[in-house]
Amino acid sequence: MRRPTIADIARRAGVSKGAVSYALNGRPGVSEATRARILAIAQEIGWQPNSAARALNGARAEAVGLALCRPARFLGMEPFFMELISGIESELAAHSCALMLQVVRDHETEMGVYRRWWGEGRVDGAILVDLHVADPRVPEMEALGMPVVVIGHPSAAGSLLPVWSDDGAAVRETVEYLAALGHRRVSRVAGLPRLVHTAIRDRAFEEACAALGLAETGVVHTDYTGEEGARATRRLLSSPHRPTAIVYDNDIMAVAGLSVAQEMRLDVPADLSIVAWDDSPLSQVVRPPLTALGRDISAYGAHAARRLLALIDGADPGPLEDDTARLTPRGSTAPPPES
Amino acid sequence: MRRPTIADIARRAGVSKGAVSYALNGRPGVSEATRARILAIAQEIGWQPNSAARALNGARAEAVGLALCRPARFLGMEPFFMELISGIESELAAHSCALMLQVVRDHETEMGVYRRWWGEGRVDGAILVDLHVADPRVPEMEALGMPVVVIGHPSAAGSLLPVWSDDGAAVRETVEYLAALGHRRVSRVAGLPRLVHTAIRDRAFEEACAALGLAETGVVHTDYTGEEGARATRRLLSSPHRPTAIVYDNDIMAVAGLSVAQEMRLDVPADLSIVAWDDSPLSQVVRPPLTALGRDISAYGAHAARRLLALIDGADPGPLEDDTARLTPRGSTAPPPES
DNA sequence: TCGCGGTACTTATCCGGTTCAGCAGGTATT
DNA sequence: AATACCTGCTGAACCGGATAAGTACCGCGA
Repeated sequence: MRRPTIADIARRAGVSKGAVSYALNGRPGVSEATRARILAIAQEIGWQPNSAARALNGARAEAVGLALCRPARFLGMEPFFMELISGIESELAAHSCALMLQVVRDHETEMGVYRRWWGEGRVDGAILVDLHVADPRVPEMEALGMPVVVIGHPSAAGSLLPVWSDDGAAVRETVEYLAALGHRRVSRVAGLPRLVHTAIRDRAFEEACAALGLAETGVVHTDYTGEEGARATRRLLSSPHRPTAIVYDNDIMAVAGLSVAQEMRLDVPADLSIVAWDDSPLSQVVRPPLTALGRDISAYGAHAARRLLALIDGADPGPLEDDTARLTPRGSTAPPPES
Repeated sequence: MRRPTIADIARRAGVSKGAVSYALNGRPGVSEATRARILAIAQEIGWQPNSAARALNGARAEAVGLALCRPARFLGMEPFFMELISGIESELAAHSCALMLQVVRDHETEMGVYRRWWGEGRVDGAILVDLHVADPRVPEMEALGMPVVVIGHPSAAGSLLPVWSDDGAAVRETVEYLAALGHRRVSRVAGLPRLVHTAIRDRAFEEACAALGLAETGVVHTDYTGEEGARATRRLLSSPHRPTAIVYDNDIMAVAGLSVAQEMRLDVPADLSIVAWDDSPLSQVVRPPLTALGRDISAYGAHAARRLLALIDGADPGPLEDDTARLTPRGSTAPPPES
């Protein structure tokens, strides 16, 4: 049995397709009596608008795109992305807007997907994440003319609308906190070096250490996995002047680092202080619970989605600086051991 | 500047729209010379097919739907879902098929979303998860006539295509392993009682305990969160005949349970053995690393997606029983304390 | 030299909506 | 009484493709 169309409704109501269209869209042009009759018939035969036909007339796709250029397995491992996505979802859901999600291999494929989605009218806008230094996607997106919100620092977002949070300030707060505890040798286990926010954190870390006269005992870059976090930790803790504190770029690596420290018979926090970036339940559940830089990632995603929806609506929302991550001291940080 | 259409191409090439359509779709009806000319022009003016127009003629949406009825925050916390989604993605990506994702409040909204997506021709099929006992979604989906793969036991999938794994066997293996270690008092911290797979695990657990003559020291149902996992553990460990082993329905709760045990000055595994269901990196990263029931969830998702794509293609793939979860013994299980 | 068949198109229609011009018929205005 | 102006509707074009049916032309065999 075919899906009912407005032509079916028109036939049963004894009016024209046009009248049905006016009635169903709450537009003037039909009497209230006729409108009610048409709505009743539509209800009765279970009519559903066909978005394809609507889109053909320039209507919205009522969906926004997110193409993620990370190995698929990262998704399952990084709480950050799932929280971000769930935050985006929560905002979109309130506007009956769907999320088109695709995991892609590389940036080239990613742009191909965006080009196709936009070209085919399947999405009304997109969210760009994981900004690289001198990211080629930015000028390409600008050329496409699609509404785009960039999750990342304005300095790298070109003319696209940025939503970001001040990682530099968070790094400074952390380093100052560790310095106040008495630490003088602080290391950092960072994420992918090509990502803009890694560069920003690296730089802020370096500057904060210099300002406070701390010895920078090494920044190690990783791919965010627990394995590389463990390896980096092992390397840092094996060096002759090993750090008394390590700041990790995500909680997965911090937890892995904690395990390595314990494996090396170092007491956390007595011998080594650990700070995690991203405060998922994971950080609170290990022993000792981790001092972490937390913020509401879900809200972050929601804000980005709201900005995008405004942009799609033709508004001109300004860039948004979201909350800076806040340090929550827990059991993994303490003054360094006397030496 | 308007997006180019086949009419623009036709005008520039000096042929009709029909000829352009044939050329662009690689169908016979135009000479190779004309085809090449048309393709060149299409390339030059940056033509992209408009999916709406295609869909109007009954073409595929090239997307499948997944409406998740869980609080948004769960997504970020449960590694299972993200791995499942990334697995689904990996299979879909290979077929240039997108995933329409929406987090919904309740099953009613969920069905509304599916009805709309299907009615509006935005998806070609859907994946149903978190099957409930006597789930109303199954008959509704059957009535809709949309291609659907159910991730869950065939007994609850009606005429929809099930993809499942034998949780009962995994429970039996686990209980037998614990019994072989010498445990006689085994508990279970389970998930939501209304979920079909919880019921199946509950029953298998009960039967296995009975068969091996173990004392069942309680099954506690939770909502899968770390908090409830911790609370359930505290309750079980506070009872007079406390269990010497606990099997958890996910790793989040197992890790939370581990913390509670340590907080109560119980040594894991000397005083208490812990088994986690779902073997995410989390299980391996805590001290001691958790004995876990693991399987390739990503592959599970990929298999479901492949089944769905086959279904959409009009094939009639049979139900798929995926690998049973396998027990990986690690440091959290040992013989029970003497006494 | 006729007809047959194939090639290479064109034309027209359809998909399911939106939208605009037009047109009755009634009411208010002058 | 003629005019203007609503209201409530109709009919048709239109969006951008796919596709069935029709046609012009060519080569070829009989």
